[in-house]
Amino acid sequence: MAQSDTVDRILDAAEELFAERGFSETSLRMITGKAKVNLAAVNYHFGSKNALIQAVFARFLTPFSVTLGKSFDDLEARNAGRRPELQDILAVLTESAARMPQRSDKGISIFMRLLGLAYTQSQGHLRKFLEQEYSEPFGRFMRLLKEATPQLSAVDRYWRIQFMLGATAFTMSSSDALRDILQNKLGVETSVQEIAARLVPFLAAGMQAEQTLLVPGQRKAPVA
Amino acid sequence: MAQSDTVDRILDAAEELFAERGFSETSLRMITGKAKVNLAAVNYHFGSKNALIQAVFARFLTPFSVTLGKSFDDLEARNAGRRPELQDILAVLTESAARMPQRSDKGISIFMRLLGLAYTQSQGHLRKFLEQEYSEPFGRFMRLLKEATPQLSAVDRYWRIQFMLGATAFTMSSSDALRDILQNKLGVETSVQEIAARLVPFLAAGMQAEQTLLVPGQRKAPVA
DNA sequence: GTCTGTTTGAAACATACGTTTGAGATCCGG
DNA sequence: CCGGATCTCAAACGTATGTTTCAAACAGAC
Repeated sequence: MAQSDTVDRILDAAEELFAERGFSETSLRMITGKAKVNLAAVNYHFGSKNALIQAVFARFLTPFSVTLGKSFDDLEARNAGRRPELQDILAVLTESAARMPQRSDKGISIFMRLLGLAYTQSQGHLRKFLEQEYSEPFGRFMRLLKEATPQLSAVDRYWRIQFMLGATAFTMSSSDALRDILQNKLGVETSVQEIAARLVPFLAAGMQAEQTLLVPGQRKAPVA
Repeated sequence: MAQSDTVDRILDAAEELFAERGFSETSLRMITGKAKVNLAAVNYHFGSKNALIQAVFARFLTPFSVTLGKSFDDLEARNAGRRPELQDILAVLTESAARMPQRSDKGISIFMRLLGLAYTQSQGHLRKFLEQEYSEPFGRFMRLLKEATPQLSAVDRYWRIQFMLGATAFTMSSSDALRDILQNKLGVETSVQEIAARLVPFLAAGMQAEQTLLVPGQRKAPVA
């Protein structure tokens, strides 16, 4: 083995186990066992379990944000001043994901699951880390989204972005689907891209639904 | 105190703590501490922590599924043979939630968060429990959904239901949103209903988006 | 009041966790 | 071939967890 591949073996095992079981349900002993590495290696190389979690994200997210930045450049160059269509903005995300150099055939599905977990589990510390560390592409995406949906109120747009994120993260994170994907090892990329292809029209249509009408005082009477 | 209210105190505390912190991040000592109850009481009354979790769900979900059944009856009576509109089917869910007898002012928001967690955390055992225990209203909802979207292929419908579930569960399980909701103590119920009111048009529009066109061989070339 | 079944209480149990330790192995430039 | 830095290893540490134990308190029936 070239250099210390212990670090990568730990990251590979951690990534997979975190995706399968969640963060706090995955112990360092499971990780080091799967990675065939000594238990102390995690604390030696990463410092703590939390730092390991962040490293797992950084390994994927840092190159991805570079790729995403280029894709945004392309999009804006293509449209040359005109505001981009919503569908195109969403497609940029899936295309960037597809463009990413894949580390394994599991590909991006594992990572989507992790992103979803980061937003539901882990009482905020990981979420804060991600939003601080990758605020640049995140903010750029938000700005594009705002330009593409000028008819929406800020509140509606905020919530609908939440809905989009939820549909995406949850679908990708469905452990059953993940298991299916992992089982038929071939055609994994196309499966994920197929899901993405189905997801984009759904999200775009939801995003462009008519502005929500709130009836303030509406309250149902209790059942007799 | 009338009879053994220990059980209810445990359930109340557990419900709130689970919603705030997740299941495995909440210890029995936190629960019994908040409930001002002896530690052993949980194992005495419920048997195990997992059984406690299921009891928390059952306390809410059992009456809810009754209410939901009535709401479905109403819907079908109202439409008298004609197939119900998609928006109406989705609205039945939120209306049933609003109709529920509220146990406290926190109301249904806590429970929505729990449902979201049940589908993202807890490696399947809770999800299986819920789907088995409440398969009747679940199946009825699916059947109505199928009738309301005859234009969709089975595959598209399957995925879009996943998307809807994801958007809902994720949004409801977002802990920051919950904190915001809990912070402004007044108007909690309306807040959750407001989210639901914004969610329904989004979901309905996404569900009724044009059938997905799959271009089979499409594959992006890697970046140079 | 006394007895019987139910519920509570403080303490202990066994286990699993993240982390630390210190000695040994391994590597690589000199 | 040596010597200092880097890395691995088995073992232990301290703490937290879910669960169990068993005696004490309590309840209602007779």
